[in-house]
Amino acid sequence: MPRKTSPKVRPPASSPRPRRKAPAPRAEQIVAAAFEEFSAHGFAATRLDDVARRAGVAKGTIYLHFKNKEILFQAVVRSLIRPLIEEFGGFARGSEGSAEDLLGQFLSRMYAEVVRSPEVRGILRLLIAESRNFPQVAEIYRREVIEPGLAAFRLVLDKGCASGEFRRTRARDFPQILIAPAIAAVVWMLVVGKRQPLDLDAYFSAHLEFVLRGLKASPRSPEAAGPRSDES
Amino acid sequence: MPRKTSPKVRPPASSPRPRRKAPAPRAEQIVAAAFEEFSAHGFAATRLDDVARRAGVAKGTIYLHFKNKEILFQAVVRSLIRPLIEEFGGFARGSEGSAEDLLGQFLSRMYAEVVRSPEVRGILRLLIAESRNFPQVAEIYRREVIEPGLAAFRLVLDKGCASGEFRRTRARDFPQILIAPAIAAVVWMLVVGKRQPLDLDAYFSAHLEFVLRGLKASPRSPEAAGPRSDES
Amino acid sequence: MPRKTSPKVRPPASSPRPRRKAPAPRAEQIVAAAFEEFSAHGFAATRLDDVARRAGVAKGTIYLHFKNKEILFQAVVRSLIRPLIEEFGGFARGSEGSAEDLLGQFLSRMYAEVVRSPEVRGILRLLIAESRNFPQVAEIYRREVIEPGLAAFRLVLDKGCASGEFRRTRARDFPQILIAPAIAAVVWMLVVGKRQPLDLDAYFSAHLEFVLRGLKASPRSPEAAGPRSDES
Amino acid sequence: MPRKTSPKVRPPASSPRPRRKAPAPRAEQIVAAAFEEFSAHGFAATRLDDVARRAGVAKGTIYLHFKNKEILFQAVVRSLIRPLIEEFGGFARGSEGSAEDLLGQFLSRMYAEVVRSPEVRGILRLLIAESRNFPQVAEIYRREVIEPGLAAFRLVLDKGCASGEFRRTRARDFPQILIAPAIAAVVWMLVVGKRQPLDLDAYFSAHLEFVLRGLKASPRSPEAAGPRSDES
DNA sequence: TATGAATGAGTTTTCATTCAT
DNA sequence: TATGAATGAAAACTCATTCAT
Repeated sequence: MPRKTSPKVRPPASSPRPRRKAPAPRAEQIVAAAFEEFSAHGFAATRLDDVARRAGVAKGTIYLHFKNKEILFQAVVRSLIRPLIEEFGGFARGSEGSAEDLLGQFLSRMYAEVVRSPEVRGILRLLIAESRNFPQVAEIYRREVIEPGLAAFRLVLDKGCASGEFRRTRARDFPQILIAPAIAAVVWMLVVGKRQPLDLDAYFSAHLEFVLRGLKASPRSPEAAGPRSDES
Repeated sequence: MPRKTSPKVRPPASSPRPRRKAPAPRAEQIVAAAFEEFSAHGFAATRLDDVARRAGVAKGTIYLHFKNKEILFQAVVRSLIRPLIEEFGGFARGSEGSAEDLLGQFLSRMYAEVVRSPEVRGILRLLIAESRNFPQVAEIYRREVIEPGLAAFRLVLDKGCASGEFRRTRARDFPQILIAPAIAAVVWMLVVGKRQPLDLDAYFSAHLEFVLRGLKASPRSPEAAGPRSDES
Repeated sequence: MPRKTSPKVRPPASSPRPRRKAPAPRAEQIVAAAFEEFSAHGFAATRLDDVARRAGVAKGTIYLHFKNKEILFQAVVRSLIRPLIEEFGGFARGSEGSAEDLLGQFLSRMYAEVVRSPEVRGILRLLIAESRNFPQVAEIYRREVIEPGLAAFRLVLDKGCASGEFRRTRARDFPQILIAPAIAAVVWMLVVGKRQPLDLDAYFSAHLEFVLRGLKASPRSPEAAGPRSDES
Repeated sequence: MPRKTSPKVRPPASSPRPRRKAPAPRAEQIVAAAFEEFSAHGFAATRLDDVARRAGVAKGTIYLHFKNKEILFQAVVRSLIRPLIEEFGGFARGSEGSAEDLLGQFLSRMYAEVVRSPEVRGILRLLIAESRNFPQVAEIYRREVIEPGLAAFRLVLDKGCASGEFRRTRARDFPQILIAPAIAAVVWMLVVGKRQPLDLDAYFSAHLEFVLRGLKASPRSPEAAGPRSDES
């Protein structure tokens, strides 16, 4: 629960400073509104007029905080990538438990924080749609989210192999393959989700089952997980 | 252009024009050019000026063939969906061989015709980017490509289960899960492929290995593939 | 009467070509209208809306011919500099007559073509006002108009000195000094001409008288103009 | 306390502020900054934002001292005209010396205070550029600077004619003609001075020589023009 | 007085669409 | 059919001016 600490913890309120830090509250409103619009219509089809209206500010105010539409767009994507960075960039910590448990946790969080989050799906839509027009943004995403995430996932796989829980597979080199069903779910929801919703609980469970079945060493051949390759 | 000039198109021979019906050759040029532009920049950011230039026609000419930009867009997407429909909608035929072979063929064609095709990746980008703005188009795609494709894939799975090659898994209800790595590969290529290309041969092989490992019944426990479900 | 030829003179109309050459007639309209506006209000205060209205075209039409306001401005100044270039760049020809005659002709034409021309005064206002913002334009003007003009004027002075008509003065190095009254007249007209018009005939005559008096060698001492310089 | 020295000077003594009247020090900063900007970019292209930054005050502060941009502009021009008024409006005093000396002084001061002063050149640029948009300002300038200046200059000419130093010329009616080279020098510096600087010492000397040669009467006083008389 | 964030009317610029040829 | 200049509505962007603090 990486939520902000409970609101009651704030100082007694006797303090004469009504808003203490408030890191550019207007800019945040604008970014939030812009995200809605961008993710609904894409970069080019979004009107800053609408962004302003949604943010409850005048059109000119946007330009007070962001040089132009493109800079605003980048600010939006960056601000939304940040939680993902924290989520997956720092996954290494939960090293307790069996590899299977870890893998389940990883995927479970992936569904909770990515697949089930309309916001994150929106970012992904933007990234896919605009990566050609904004390669810098795609590059940030790759470096800050994808690579750390894949590395963390690879760690889990290696741990499982080392402990004998998992057998070695080529998928170790392409962890994407094990995560792919989550990506596919996002794509599905983005493209046809409105018409044909996905039962995410069942889908997740099928995903997990399949991944584990593909990974787990056969109980009867414990030696399979040893240095000997069980791949022909 | 992997269009197959249908052999039945015998020209009337009386007419000096070899092309019989030739649905507006100019229109096809325009659609081809429009696809390039749309898939590079998205719907809103595409200028008909550029489409016209690329097609080698005047701007006004576009309007002789397409009522407006939106109609042109739909024509583009439809024209590009057609090969996919033929590819996956009618996959049922190749029913020869073991289920494993069929599955391999299916995935193999998926990589050849979808993942490796810049054009098809372009359509997918468009679908993901514009599905909110053009739900009709997404719906056509769903009905004509996705559903038939999934149905065909399900057939293969069922055949494998029936023959005892595969065991029953929850993935039967979500064939997406088995295809997902191909989808994920497309997304990868769209977003970060320029910076970090994917070794598609190795990826495909890992994908196939993983799917088969997850599906195949253990040779030692033939009963696993029986009517009895080994999944709770 | 350099007016457009009387409307009745138009060809018999039997010719099937209504407008033959018409070198971008719209662009010329626009440049003409833009000149009016720019010279009345300066670059920044001119609205392209007004230019369009004055030219009788739609606002977008301007952008069909000129990339943006700045390019239009440069086109305006260049198009208006051209007649000046022809006028003063090629002054060398009128080499007939005494140096005094030539000088009189030069100045006379300067008044007729520059001082008395509201258009040219307008250009000068623009050049002075905007030379800091558009140094390229000022540079063209310097190279194509000022330098050739000064060179031509210097030729006249040298001819007069060689023939003994004029004596050598330091003004030979600064022909500007002899032309200056015309420049000052333009400035006068630009700044206070509305309130206090200048009697240009009398002014010109005083200018000419003064220049000749300053230049002409004393009739009694013809040797003064000889090879012996009385200027240090 | 027999007598109170000048009644207005006595400071309240209670206030520790030494500056007596100090007409809004902030306003002066603003006017100074505004002059820089106006003279660099003209009225319309000047941003009050830049003026404020240059003056080291907040944008709103400008409005505490000047109703709006136009009023500020007029304040700028007026404040800069004042020194000119004092300079040329009151030139009559220096009536000592020969007319030639006076004329030399006049021109010399003109070069020192006008031609060589970037600030004054800046005002002239503004006057020329904006006189159409701000006729009141041009009118003030005409009344307060030009007319008194010309009158003073005329006085010198008349004095020279009366004493027999100068002969009468038509230039008496257009003293502008004799001052014109200084005006032309300013224009030169404004338009092409960056690319092609003017040797002001030599230019001034040529100017003075030419004016004197045109003015001085010499038939009867051969000694007037140096050792040898080349004037008839 | 002083501040500077916010405003919104006013401009520039773009581009889908039309239409005379 | 084909052209491409012209259009004008719509969008991005600017900046003088205001106002709560």
